[in-house]
Amino acid sequence: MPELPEVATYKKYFDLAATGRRVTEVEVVEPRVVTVSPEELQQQVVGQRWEETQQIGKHLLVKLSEGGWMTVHFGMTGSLRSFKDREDAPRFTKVLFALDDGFFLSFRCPRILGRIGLTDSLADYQRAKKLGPDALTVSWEDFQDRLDGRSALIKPLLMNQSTVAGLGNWIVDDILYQAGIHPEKRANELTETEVRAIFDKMKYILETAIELESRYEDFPDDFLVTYRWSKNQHRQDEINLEILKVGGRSTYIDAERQRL
DNA sequence: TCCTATGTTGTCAT
DNA sequence: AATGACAACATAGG
Repeated sequence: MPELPEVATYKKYFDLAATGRRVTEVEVVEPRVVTVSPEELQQQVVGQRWEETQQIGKHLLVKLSEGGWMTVHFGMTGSLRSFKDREDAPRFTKVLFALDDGFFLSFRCPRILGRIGLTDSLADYQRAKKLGPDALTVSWEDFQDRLDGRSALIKPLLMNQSTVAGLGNWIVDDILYQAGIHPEKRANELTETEVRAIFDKMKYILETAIELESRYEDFPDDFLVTYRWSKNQHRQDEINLEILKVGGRSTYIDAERQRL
């Protein structure tokens, strides 16, 4: 369930369950989730140690001991699972890694929209994927520059991974809800105060979600997403919830607080 | 059966 | 170049 905070949670999980181990076997169950041939993935990964992980937005990269990186993108429904016995491989396992500590790591991906691939360097990958700076670490000045002079609608602009990397549909909705800004407002019509509010809420939401390891049911009540998915769905009538389509995606707003 | 879904990428028109 | 509409990818679950 992969926007930036979920990927941060998977990164932590990967570091606990897999970083430092040597890969003894790679089984590609579903070739459509690998961007290289199954043979090339096996050739490049088997026998190597997973040395460290890095994250850029929604992308997880794993350093290989003999050079290069394995890249993981989770699509809409990808996830990782570590387990001890091969026969316990979870449903929807698309790539199965066997490790030298006897455990297995599954890349699960029911909808086959996730991808595992290879790259020589972080910079190469970032360039190839047209990723902007990571949303968690981008500076205020850089963020401001990237919105400057843009006439696009603010929601699709924030969703675009080349603006900043890591924001997805629910997070952008929550940023704009908490900042009190309509998703169809054009970026160049925002005041500096509004842009600053977007920046501050972006950091707050990402940090909070990471801290809570993306357990939506534990999110604070001032998060819109708790009305959308979680424990407070029954409280939907407490705000003026409206559902629109913006940039082709379902968009939740509080019509009182977010006006054009 | 129909609809929606936490994402990305390509085409096409403006 | 920038923008935005739309389809495609593929499948599960309500």
